[in-house]
Amino acid sequence: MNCLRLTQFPKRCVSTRFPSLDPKLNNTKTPFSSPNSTYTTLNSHTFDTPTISQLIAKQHWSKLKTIVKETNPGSLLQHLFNSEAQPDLILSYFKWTQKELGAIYNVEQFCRLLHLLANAKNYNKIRALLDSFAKHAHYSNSIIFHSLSVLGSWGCANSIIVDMLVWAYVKNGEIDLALEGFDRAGDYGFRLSALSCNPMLISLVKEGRIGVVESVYKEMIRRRIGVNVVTFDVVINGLCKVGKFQKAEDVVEDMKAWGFSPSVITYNTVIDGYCKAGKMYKADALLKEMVAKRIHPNEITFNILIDGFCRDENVTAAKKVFEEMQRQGLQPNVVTYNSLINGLCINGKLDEALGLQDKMSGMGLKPNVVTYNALINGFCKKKMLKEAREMLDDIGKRGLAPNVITFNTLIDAYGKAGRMDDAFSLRGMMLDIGVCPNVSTYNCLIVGFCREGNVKEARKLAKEMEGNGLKADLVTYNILVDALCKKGETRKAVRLLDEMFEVGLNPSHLTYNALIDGYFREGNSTAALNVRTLMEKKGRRANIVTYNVLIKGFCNKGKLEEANRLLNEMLEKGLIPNRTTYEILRDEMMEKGFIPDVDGHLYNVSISS
DNA sequence: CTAGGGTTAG
Repeated sequence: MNCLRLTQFPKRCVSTRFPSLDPKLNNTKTPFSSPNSTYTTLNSHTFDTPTISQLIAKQHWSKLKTIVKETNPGSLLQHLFNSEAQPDLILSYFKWTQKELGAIYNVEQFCRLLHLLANAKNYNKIRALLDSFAKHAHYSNSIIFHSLSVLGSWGCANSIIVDMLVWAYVKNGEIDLALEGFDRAGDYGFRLSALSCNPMLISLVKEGRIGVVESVYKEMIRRRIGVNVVTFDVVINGLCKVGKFQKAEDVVEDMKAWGFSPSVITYNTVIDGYCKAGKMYKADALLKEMVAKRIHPNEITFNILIDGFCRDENVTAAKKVFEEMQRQGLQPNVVTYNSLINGLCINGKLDEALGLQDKMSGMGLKPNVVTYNALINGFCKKKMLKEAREMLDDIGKRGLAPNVITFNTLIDAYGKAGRMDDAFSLRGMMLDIGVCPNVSTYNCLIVGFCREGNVKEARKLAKEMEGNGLKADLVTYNILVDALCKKGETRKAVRLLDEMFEVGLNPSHLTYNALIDGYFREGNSTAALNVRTLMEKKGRRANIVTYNVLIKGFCNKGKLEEANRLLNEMLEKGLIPNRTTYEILRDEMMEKGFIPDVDGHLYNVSISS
């Protein structure tokens, strides 16, 4: 139950969180504050360094406490710096006073400690210190970089520190702070390494921020940061995930120019990209290419291909790949079976999928929650909700735990069946057993309400979701926009479009297409065309569905010349009309007494003649 | 350090 609320904390506010570059910060008299103590500064106090060092080394904290109480943590730290005590001991003291006395040090003291550790080559300690720093980030990058550069740099201490700082930000999910550090490192001339940049790239790819990946990559090359195979593979992966295959191939060329050969990982990455983009012929060509280059496909290569063929509705080909991998002496693993089982399920071959589940068990491979989720989805698609629901209980009996995807699949199925009560009781169940609903869970519920035309309830649910700290995503908006447009409330949908821009979401084809369709339904073709202009202005080029919606809109208005002009336009752009295009036009043409030809090029001829 | 499987719009 409370898991939802964990995400409710307000986003940290950068502008108020960081201390300013106040000159007072440099004053040793105000470097710390301790809520429970009333330390006074006694600069004249003299310390016996060897004794203090010993106390720290032997962890005699209580004795140390009495000494610190005579002065304050900051003065003593300063003293330790000046007396060139061992960096390790200063660090121990630093951490102890922070933890036990609530001491807060200024950025100069923090950086000086980092410097001492760097010069002692105590890199693990720096890493750990920065890791805990990144969790709270009390100082901005701006003042850290400034302090480090004021301290000067012996060797490459600053570069190493900054490298580890960026790494620490990434590790703690602070990608934007990491990026800012990356930029500043360039400004200050600190040299970063692949050890921090690669994890940063990996996180950016995971977040889908591929534009940023591209610019960071270019900058890494420009700054001559020691890139490695991982750098290239990660960038290639990011580009493939968003379908930028030409750019991905360019990076493959870059990698060769840097003396690295594409590996099985590189090939798998690109092959997967093509598979997910539905370009199996490309995937196939690359498979042949890698074999010709004596780069042996591994289990993952075959798993990728099996999944790809299944998505391409070519289960026969997928099965052939499954056989082929075994001929090559590679053992199918759980992922292999899951891919094939899922492929069979989404292609309606549930019985075969269940048979394969038995077979994998027979081979000593235990079905996992992914296997069950695929099968539950298979049952749901066949509207066998009872069986799907029973399989949820099965998961528990097998000693496995259903996860958020298990529940989302079932909730969606109930919603599509008009059984919103059952959908909500499943949400209750997941809360009871500690599975956190995510945005997709809400989307499934929201789409359920929309299906029965209850956009009001759907929007209430979206509000509730935001109250639980979950942000509406692109899918949420698309569901609502589409529902409003279909209800004839396109104006309201446009307001949601504005909201998307406000919250920084990039509307997809679906968003615009729904709006164009909505305006056409209301007979407002001018507004529909304005949406089209807007989408192109925002960098979304009309796709096949856009053209279908436009053509349908004009056909319904009886403006066949306009529809025909759009048809020619889509052909000129290399977009191939699909079945829907054909169906939209066929009705119109039949009405006008035209007999359609099966030839795809038919539509080049003038309809209105 | 990097590649593969399961849910939501259509």
